[in-house]
Amino acid sequence: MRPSDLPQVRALRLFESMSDPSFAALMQASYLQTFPAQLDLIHEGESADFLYVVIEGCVELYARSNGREATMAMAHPVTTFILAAVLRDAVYLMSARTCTRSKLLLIPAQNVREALEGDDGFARAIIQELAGCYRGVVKEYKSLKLRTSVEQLANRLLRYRKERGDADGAFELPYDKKTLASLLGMTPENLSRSFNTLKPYGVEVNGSQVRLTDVKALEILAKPNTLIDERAN
Amino acid sequence: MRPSDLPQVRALRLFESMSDPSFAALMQASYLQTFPAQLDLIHEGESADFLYVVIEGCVELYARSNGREATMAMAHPVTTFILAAVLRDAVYLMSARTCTRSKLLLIPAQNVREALEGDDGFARAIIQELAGCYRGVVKEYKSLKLRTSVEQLANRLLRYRKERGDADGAFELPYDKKTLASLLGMTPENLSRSFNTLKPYGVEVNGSQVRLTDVKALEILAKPNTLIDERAN
DNA sequence: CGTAGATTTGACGGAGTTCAAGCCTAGTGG
DNA sequence: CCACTAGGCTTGAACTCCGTCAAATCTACG
Repeated sequence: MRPSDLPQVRALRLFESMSDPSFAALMQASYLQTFPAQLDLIHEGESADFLYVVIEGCVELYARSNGREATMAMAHPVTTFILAAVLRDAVYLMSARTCTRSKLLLIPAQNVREALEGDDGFARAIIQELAGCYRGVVKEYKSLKLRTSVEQLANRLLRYRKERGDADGAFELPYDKKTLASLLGMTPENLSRSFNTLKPYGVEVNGSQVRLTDVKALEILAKPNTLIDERAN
Repeated sequence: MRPSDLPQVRALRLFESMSDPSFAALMQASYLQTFPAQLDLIHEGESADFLYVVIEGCVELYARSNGREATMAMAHPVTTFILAAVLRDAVYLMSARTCTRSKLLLIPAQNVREALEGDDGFARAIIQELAGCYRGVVKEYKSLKLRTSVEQLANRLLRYRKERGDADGAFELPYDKKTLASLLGMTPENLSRSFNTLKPYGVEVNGSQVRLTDVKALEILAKPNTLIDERAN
């Protein structure tokens, strides 16, 4: 990989407390590669050969069973994915494909595990990262179990507005509606109907542009919950 | 806590690679206590003061939002629960109550974090434990997103039969049906109807006694999936 | 301007919830 | 030993939500 890409990787919370030699050794064995959109990266059931880090672009994590497919999560810069499989030397539980053209760092799983043995700072950083991922899934799981589709969509819109809304509070949907639907656990048709349901609550949709004109009303419907919707914690 | 209880705690994978002094210090500060059934232990949103270990009995982890309540998981001997909150020094994402009279070990969160700093063996054991918990939730999440209620129940029954079925393959449901329903993400009424739906597939239910007389047929319906239903991985 | 793909809409059916009533069982008290 | 009652479980009916299929519409891009 190119030396010019190292600093941004080094700055990741996961790597910042790592010793210089460990980091150098790890990067020595890694690949930084750009993939086109819609490319299958890994499949559930395969053994975990690499730890992935999203440097640029966006990766969809999805799974199949009982003849169905569902989006499990979206990985954005700068995060890792499938860390747990690598640490346990197990098979992937999810598949992954790029959404857009994406720059990814591939770190051989064996090297990650070796670095873990030799570098206690890295081990502690891994614990924090893992615990954070764990809590992330628990939140998704809670949301799915405790909210209706419309509530999930409403909360998701409120979150997007907070994270990336402009001065007016308008924002663009980060994925196409088909993907958003799958992420929220519904069909594209149902997502479309859910947007309609939310129209009386000040949700204006135009293609991928969204504007919330009555956040108060939407919040009453959505009942946002710190223990589900906050990125921190 | 009583010295006679130490060995079984020490034998936990989480603690076995810990140094003797670290373990002694940790236990020194801990409490081993027996709680009656249906007792609330912790509430979501509270700061994580203790790491819990189920020594005997059974603990239900549940969550509330949008005016609803759902069972998230059941903790059995011998497992920890709410480890991630303790490690991140964050608030609990789930509440917990005992199902039956239960013997629990309470380890002060601060001591866990200190032990982590000083004991690398413990840090590595934590990584494995956390990664395992993480993969556990992902499996639950997949199951909920990819399966219908009936399929979930069918797979759950197949799992119980494998785990605790007697010579005939008969077994007892581990929780009352209301709890089982909530765990599977459905109402008690719907669980009852799902059992009826499964009758033609050889599922005989008598109170809490279950016998599967046609595992092949049930498997065709359930489509069990190694990447969801296997305890290992 | 035309086409492919994405999105929306309509119609329908199936799955799941709610509410209400009935049943069954275990523990209680006579 | 036998009612009796409370709670858990089941059943029925009505309704809502959501998925499926098919068709219409929209949109981006060549």
